[in-house]
Amino acid sequence: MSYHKENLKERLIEIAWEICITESWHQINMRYVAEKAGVSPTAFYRHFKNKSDLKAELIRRGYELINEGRENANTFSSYGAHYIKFGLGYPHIYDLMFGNIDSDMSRYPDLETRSDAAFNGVIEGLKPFMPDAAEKDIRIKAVHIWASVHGLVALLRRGDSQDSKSEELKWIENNLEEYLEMTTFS
Amino acid sequence: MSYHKENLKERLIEIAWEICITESWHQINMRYVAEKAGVSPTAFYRHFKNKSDLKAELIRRGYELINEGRENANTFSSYGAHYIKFGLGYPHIYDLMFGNIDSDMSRYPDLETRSDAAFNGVIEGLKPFMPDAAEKDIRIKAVHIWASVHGLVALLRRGDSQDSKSEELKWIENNLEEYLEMTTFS
DNA sequence: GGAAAATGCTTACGCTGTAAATATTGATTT
DNA sequence: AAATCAATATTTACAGCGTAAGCATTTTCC
Repeated sequence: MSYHKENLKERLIEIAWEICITESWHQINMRYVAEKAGVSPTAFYRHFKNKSDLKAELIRRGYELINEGRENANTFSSYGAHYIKFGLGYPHIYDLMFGNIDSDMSRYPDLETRSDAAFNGVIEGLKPFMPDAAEKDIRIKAVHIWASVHGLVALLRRGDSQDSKSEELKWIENNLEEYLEMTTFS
Repeated sequence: MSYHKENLKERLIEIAWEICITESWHQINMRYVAEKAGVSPTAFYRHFKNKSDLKAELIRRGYELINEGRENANTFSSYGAHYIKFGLGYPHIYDLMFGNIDSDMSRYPDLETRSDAAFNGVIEGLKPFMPDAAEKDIRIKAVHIWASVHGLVALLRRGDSQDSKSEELKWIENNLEEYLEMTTFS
């Protein structure tokens, strides 16, 4: 067992990410992460200024996943569906990205840039469908779609946490693209 | 200064509520609440089992406010607008109600009941507009409206935390009812 | 008026984030 | 190759927080 770990920073991010797949950020503690990495409780602080720094890294990863999804989507609805699936598949990462904006996150301006980029992806994706519309109307439509998608994630997750999910939520979850076309492209 | 405080429980809830108007739940600590109430740090525990119990009380209050808004709304859009204004006016309470569903909240089943009641309010409000529609379609529409409203709150709040808010977000915020009719009743 | 219940206070503990000092290793220079 | 310096890890320690336990005071009820 070596004293120096190779690429401990990446390892810590990876471990935190994995924990966040099943548990929420607030239940993560540095000692547990350190233990999983096989290092002392404070080795972490050689690579991160503080816990928020680690959170910022997870958020960056989240945006990368979403952006990949957009690049691979060949229809607008499939981008939306991918987005929703991300929210359902990585709910705790999603919370970090779009949930309560902790005030300490304002120290990472690049995160906001990434968020804006994702939103602009919606606008660009919309344009082919609204070739004659004014910029403002496109942007308002984009707001609506964005809002619907995020709200739907919240609803589907709420359903998950209950024992029974309503029929229409089940249907929506299994037919995301259809639902998106029904509602947002009406 | 009396040893016994009259109605300390209500006082603690009130103090926590007021703190949550400007600060998020996670920055609240019991010692500070106790100090504001002029009691010892642990007097709290004579009235609440734990911190989550206090959170549950705040959430109940939140639902009461929302329900009042629904009772006073005379159009469907005005209910939606009220809902959104609640989210913007009490963002941290809103987070407790609709944000990351902390697992410890599952111990308060009445909260879920209240949430369901609010959702049913949407369905009932919708029915007059869709007299001939099937129940399932009404419910899917309700999901969409609910999702849009919650997502919009998230977007408007995000705008607030940035220094500049886009033109269309400003317009939407100032014309909530119009926006709702444009988007969800199309 | 005395006992019991309710409510308050004091003390204390364990968990967590993280600062500070120290040790070890790897890289660079001589 | 030896010496030095930077990077990285460890140990120790502390402060903030939730809250349990035990004791003190007040209120309630017979």
